[in-house]
Amino acid sequence: MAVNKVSADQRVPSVAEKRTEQIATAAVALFSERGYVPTTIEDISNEIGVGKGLIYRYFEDKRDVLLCALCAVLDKYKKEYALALLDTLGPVAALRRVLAINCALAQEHAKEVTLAYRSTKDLMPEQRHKIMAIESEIVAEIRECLEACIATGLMRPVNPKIMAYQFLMFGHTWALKQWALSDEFSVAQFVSEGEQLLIVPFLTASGRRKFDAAGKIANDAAARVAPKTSPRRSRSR
Amino acid sequence: MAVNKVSADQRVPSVAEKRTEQIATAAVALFSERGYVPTTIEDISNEIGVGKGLIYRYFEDKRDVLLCALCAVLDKYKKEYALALLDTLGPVAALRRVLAINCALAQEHAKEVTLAYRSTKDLMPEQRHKIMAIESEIVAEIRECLEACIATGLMRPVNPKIMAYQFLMFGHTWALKQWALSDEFSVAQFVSEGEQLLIVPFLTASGRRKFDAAGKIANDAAARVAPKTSPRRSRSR
Amino acid sequence: MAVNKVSADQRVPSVAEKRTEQIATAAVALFSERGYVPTTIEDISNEIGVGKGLIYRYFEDKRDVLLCALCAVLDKYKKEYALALLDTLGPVAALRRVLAINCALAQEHAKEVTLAYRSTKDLMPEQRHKIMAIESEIVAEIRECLEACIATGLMRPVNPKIMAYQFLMFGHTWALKQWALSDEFSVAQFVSEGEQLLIVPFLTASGRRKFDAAGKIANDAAARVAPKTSPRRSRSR
Amino acid sequence: MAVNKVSADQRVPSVAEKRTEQIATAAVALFSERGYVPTTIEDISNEIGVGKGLIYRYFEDKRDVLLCALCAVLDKYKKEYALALLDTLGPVAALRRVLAINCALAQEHAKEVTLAYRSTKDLMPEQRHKIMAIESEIVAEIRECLEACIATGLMRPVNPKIMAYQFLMFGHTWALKQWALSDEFSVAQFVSEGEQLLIVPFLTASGRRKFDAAGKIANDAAARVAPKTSPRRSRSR
DNA sequence: GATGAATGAGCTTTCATTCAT
DNA sequence: AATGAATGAAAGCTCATTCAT
Repeated sequence: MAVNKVSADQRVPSVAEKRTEQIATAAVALFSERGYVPTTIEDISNEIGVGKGLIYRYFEDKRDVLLCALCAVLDKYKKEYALALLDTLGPVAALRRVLAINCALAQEHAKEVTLAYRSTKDLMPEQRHKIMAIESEIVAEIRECLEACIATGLMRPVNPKIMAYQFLMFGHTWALKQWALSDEFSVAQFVSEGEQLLIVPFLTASGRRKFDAAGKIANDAAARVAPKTSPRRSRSR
Repeated sequence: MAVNKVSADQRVPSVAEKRTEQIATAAVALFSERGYVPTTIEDISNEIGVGKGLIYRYFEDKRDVLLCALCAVLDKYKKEYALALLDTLGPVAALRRVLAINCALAQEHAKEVTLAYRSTKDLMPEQRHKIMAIESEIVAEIRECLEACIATGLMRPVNPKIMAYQFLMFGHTWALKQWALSDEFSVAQFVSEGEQLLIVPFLTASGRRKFDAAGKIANDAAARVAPKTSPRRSRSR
Repeated sequence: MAVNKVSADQRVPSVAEKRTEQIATAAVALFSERGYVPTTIEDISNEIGVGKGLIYRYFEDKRDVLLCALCAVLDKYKKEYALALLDTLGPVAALRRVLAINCALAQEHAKEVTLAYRSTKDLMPEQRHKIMAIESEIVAEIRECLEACIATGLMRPVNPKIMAYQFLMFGHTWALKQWALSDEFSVAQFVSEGEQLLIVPFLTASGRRKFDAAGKIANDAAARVAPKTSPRRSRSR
Repeated sequence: MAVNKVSADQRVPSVAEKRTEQIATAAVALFSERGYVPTTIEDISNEIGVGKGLIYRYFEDKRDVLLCALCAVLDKYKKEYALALLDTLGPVAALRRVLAINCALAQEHAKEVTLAYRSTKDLMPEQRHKIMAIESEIVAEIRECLEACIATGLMRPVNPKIMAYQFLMFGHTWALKQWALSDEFSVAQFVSEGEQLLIVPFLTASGRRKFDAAGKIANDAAARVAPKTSPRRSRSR
């Protein structure tokens, strides 16, 4: 009997890989909750019930753990974006999805987004550049989507790089300013307002038509938004 | 003896007040440069040439120094905004000024803005709320400006709170993502693109006219922008 | 009233200097007893009844404490040698004194000598060179004494550098091999044998006469030798 | 079955013995290079490409490895000395050989000699006594040689124990003070000077004749000295 | 025999905070 | 009002040693 025949594809993660991931996961949770500096290596090791020395078998030092934690967050972002930009959707629908998913992620991972803004500076320059590179890739994907919209005449020309950052930051704003926004808006409302501020005003007539048609699809994506934080007072506009 | 007769208005700052401010200023500089945790109380006291024990005569503890440092930054923001919203300007011109000044401050005080995002969480909840309150006031001022635009029919109705945050975050984006933006855009270009994304698309026909007329005034504000960072490759749109 | 008029000469050591010396002294004792690595900073601070943090106000790090400890030992050596080589004695008598004092120091500071052999390698290269430089100075002084003996025809020509090291090492041998020697010899006997091995065979006839005449003086120096370790079995020659 | 028939004499070393020796050899190399404390058990196991757990099958603990490492060094010394004292040579020639071989070993194994001085104190008292016992045996052999010289009237009476230590320490001096000596002397020169300081002055007339006759033999031994360190400035006497 | 994941005591070092002067 | 010596909790990191596999 050939065990693990297809192990190349469906790899059984090695013990080491599982540990690394286990530690990174715990680190993301604790760093996000308490911040990088106040969280001790021992906190992390206790979280997963191992000795503190073990962390150092899998990571260089505490900074290295932070790097991995931040990469893990960004990678989750990247993975979701890739799904958002499926060719099957037209570029306008993709744009709506990007916005919706961006906000959904910001909702689900508000702590992690905040962590990135708090702690990237605690890394060494080289590590920081790594993080910045991943963010740049994400922005580049959004930008391509925007440029597709413009190229196909669905959107009026706008500066694609700055607009891409507007899309990214809109989600981050939800995470960073949740304390001021979530008592008035649900994520769904926030996404909806975002479309009115970041997409609709820039569409051409044909773009507009696509947008209306894409309504359903985008709403599906929006449905992903976990309604964990129910707005206390709903007072839209 | 007529000492301090007019102290209510034109107060001669007491020695204590001067010390407090002196410490806060040094703290802003050092925290902004190195971050809150890595900066020691001794660093701050050395910066102003006093013994480190003296800090504790004027501040409860290190956190208290951070609180004052963050307040100092936000107060500077608030003061500038107050100037921006002078009644002499119409609401559209005021809006342009808000954007321009916001970016100018983000340029001049990028480190301080970054500090706020890094370190607010290091405060005690009560202190944090104080900071959040000041930010809310700033947003409220922007919002009033937007609502004035909408009420006077110069701007199409948009969600004023979210839009106000968009204005605030646009400046913060310049500070936070300078590493990605400043090699392609100057602050002036960034402000100009901001107007195309945050103001122009939302103006009514009459608002549009005001905007064009206000060109000069707004540009004056934009002139404040210190062109410290010259763009390496200029490639607008 | 002029207090501290002569403070330039008879300096009252500052608090800082006293602390530094106090720490160094404790470090010499503990490092000598237990060795550098097994002695903790806390051991040292406890020895003098202060908190362990205080050590770091006066020394860079643990290595720096070791450097000072070793320097303190060597400086004591140098100081004693300077006395040994007084011009009032002739060169032969000086040589006898060098040998006697060398052995006396080795007896009194056997632990410290051993420490130097154990722990010099634990220093950084630059620090190590400092230690080596001091030792070289000591050897140079012995060498000059030897060369004076040879130049004045009191001693037959021998290689002065290697012979100087023989003199130095003779004392070190007493410290390093005490476990094998002290049960058979007292320091006085050891010194006496040393003269028979390192001085007498190399003297010329005139040197010989000086040596015999200098007997008393040298013996005075030898008297300094603290007879702490009484030989268990005396079996000279 | 004739397995291990001659195992008493020509033993086929068991796997365990080979492992033990393999580990000890690696330990000597690493301890000598970096010192006992800074070398980790893992360093040693990596050096020979085995898991670190394996060390503990063959040694009690790290100290035990050090003990074996030091014994290995001393045993090598003892073995060489045994060859030096072959009865075929006369006692004077043997003495010359002792000196030459001593220095040759100090040259080839300077690091190991230094290790012994650095790390013997890191052993437990019982282990330390073992090391001291081996050294005493070596000294005893030298001493016998000296006593033979004296008994046969080739050498004037000197304290044989102290003189024996002088012979031993002369080699150790080369290892310990190489940094000060090797730029001025080659080992051969050092040995030659040693003869002038430790042998020649103590020979009787008949001893002198033996010494001159033994020139060749001694020189053969001296030839063993690996001229690895060429003196930069040669300035004998 | 052999491995290496896991442990945790123990160390160096930092720094906010106190307080005698 | 001001100082800076002193404290000690607390954290990161190492590594000898164990033991399930």
